[in-house]
Amino acid sequence: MRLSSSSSSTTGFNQVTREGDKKCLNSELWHACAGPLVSLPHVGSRVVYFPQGHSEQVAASTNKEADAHFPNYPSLPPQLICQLHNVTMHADVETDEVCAQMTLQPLSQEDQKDAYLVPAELGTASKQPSNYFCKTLTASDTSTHGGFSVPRRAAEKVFPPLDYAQTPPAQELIARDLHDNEWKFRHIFRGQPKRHLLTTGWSVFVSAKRLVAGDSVLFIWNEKNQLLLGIRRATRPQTVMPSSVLSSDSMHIGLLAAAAHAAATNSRFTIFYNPRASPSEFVIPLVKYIKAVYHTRVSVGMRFRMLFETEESSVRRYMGTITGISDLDPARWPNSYWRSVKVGWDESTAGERQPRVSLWEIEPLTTFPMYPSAFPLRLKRPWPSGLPSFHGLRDDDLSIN
Amino acid sequence: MRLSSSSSSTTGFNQVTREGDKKCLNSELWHACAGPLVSLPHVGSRVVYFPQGHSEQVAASTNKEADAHFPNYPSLPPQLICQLHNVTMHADVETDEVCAQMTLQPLSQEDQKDAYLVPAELGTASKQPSNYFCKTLTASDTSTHGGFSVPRRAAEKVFPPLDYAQTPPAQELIARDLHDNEWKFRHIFRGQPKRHLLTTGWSVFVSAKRLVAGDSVLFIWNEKNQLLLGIRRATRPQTVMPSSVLSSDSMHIGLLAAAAHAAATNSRFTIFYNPRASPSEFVIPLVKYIKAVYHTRVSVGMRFRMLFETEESSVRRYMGTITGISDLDPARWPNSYWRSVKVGWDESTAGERQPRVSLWEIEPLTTFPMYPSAFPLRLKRPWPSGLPSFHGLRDDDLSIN
DNA sequence: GTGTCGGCCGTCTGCCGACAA
DNA sequence: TTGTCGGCAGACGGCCGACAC
Repeated sequence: MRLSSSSSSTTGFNQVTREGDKKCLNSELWHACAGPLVSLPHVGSRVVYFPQGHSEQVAASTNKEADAHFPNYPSLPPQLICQLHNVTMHADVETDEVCAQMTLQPLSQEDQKDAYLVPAELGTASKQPSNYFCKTLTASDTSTHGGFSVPRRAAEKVFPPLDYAQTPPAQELIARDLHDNEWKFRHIFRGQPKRHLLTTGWSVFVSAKRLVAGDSVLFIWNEKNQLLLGIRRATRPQTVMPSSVLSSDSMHIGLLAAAAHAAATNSRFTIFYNPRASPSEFVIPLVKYIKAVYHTRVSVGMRFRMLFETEESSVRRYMGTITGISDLDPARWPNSYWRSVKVGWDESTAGERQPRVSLWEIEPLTTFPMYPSAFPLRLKRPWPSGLPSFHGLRDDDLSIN
Repeated sequence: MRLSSSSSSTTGFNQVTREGDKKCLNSELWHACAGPLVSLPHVGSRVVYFPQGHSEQVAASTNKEADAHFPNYPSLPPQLICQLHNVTMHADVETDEVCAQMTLQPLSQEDQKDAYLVPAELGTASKQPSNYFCKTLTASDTSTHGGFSVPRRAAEKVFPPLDYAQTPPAQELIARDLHDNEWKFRHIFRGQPKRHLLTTGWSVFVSAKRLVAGDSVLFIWNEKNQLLLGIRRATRPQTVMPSSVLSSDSMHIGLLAAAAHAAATNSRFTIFYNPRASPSEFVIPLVKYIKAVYHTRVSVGMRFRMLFETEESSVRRYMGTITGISDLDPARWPNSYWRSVKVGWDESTAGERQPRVSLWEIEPLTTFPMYPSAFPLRLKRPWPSGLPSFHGLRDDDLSIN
């Protein structure tokens, strides 16, 4: 993935706004392309970084698992509490694939203790824009034979109104993509029965973005009365090719060494998060982590729900049962909360869903009130006792609000 | 750069031939695309690896210099003598850009001493194929309006002979690219004056490879009477975009950590060499290194020649004068031979050529016989004495043949 | 010897409503 | 409501020699 323009996050406090040489990606469009489940932590907030999850993303991007022969980084714990200094949204110049660049600074030992005492920094879920639609392209949409058939409700909700006095009603639409490129389309309402179509300009867009049937386009009509245009490619299997800049082994080592060095010196480091390549978010708000790990009771046999994205870019819940709680990789990452929950899924199509999830990804179903709680329910981990409960912090030190 | 097919080197001894799931890239075509100055060390031979040069390649690929805040790797010397276990040629699936993957194993201390005693492993220069031609594409060649105008001598030398009894003489050519894809062209000899043209099939090739005026194509007619077809894109400025898999800092750290770990444990590691992205080769035959460093007398003021590639894929010599000998980066890479020679170039177009080169890249002009020499001339480095002369080896231990 | 052009023909692009799912 | 098709007109692709540098 090669990056073009970039922007700072436009959400959150303590935001670092950078202007000048770099163009700003439209945050709304970025989130729409990333999908409804992707949320970025706020700039200035505290987050938990999982090198293990980062390693999984690199493995997915290089098609190669981390090797067992790697050097050890004893100074690198399985989760690292960090200050999030900067978030920059990017989009691949070739494919429009979105990713986020984050600058993290591991907290010092003293600050880690304080981390549990500060007012909760609530992460807001990525709010999808209201005036938008997303359509999966048909064979006719991508064929050179014709244009793009706009679903009626979508056109009426998202596009500016046509003058229905004209025959046929038509207008020119100008939409901008993630790179702020302008695309012009002729929008016309014709045919028998009547339908909305994009004709002139559509095929140029399809061939420029190399869209094929099965890919999706999304149009947003924002508050500034601008039309935004994004794409989301179908997940085609086996499209990932190894990069030739660095061997995958060196990449894995680099990710670990960079995090370990930053942790040892409390200095900043930079990571890329690829929402549509990574199996899970590996930088999550500290508050979300604490809530899930220390204030939620889970146990084997417990039922839970979890959100997934649908084909139509909306969300639905799948249900399952917790079948176990244990380290995903006891040898390399002991005492890690990353994907520590083994689960079984209710539906038979469960083959597509992970057999292991992290605590903060699921919604346990319980008859008790879950939170806020005056008596926080503590997770009993199945690990041998005597381990430092949380990087040397005693359980009693932990509190929220 | 994303890799597709690959092959083991077809030159050199101790060659590991891998067959089955991986297709073999044609070595002849790979070298033709890489250019006349690129040579790969033999599998099984001993080489010198320069992490500093590797770092330069990564910097060129990520558009970012190595950061000074990196952790130190005291176990990583500026040059590492390695056994070369494997060489695999690759080509980018999107752009056809060539690169080579090498598996290196640092020698143990004992083996390092032996390294200077073994019979010389002479590296052979990359021999360009004899029956080939390379043409830079004109506006007419890449226009949709017509086909490809084949230079007359090239067509007569490289293409199979036409039957000139026909009117006009024509034939179908089938050429294979680096990925072993087949391309068919109609080759015809017509017009007034008569000329060789590729018509039907040419435009498909141009658009598939996304060739533009200024790019080059090369045709090879090999010993097996096969027609091979490669491309070499014009060096367009600012085409390098940062990857989003890993931050450039992490990549730099990864390269250093991987090499340091391999050096400390005498285990294998893997690197990618991108001939057309990297400023210089950073894995060179040990013999070439020893010859240049220990058996060549250079001094400030000395005249030298150095090979460069021309537009037409051939080589020419440029002349210059040595203006200094010193460490390129005394802080991070003290006592490194990497680009230790400061030079001035004779011609005014010297702005394009590096101000620093390595000893083994240049041909010092001297009135003495240079080598072989019964009395090896030793380089007097301007560094403070007392440093280990060569990883703890005494000068007298060194010998060639 | 070869890069670019005008001429010319054929194919494909692309806009239209019909029709059916 | 919308995916695909046949019909049709015009644009562009693509093969040719002319011509000039």
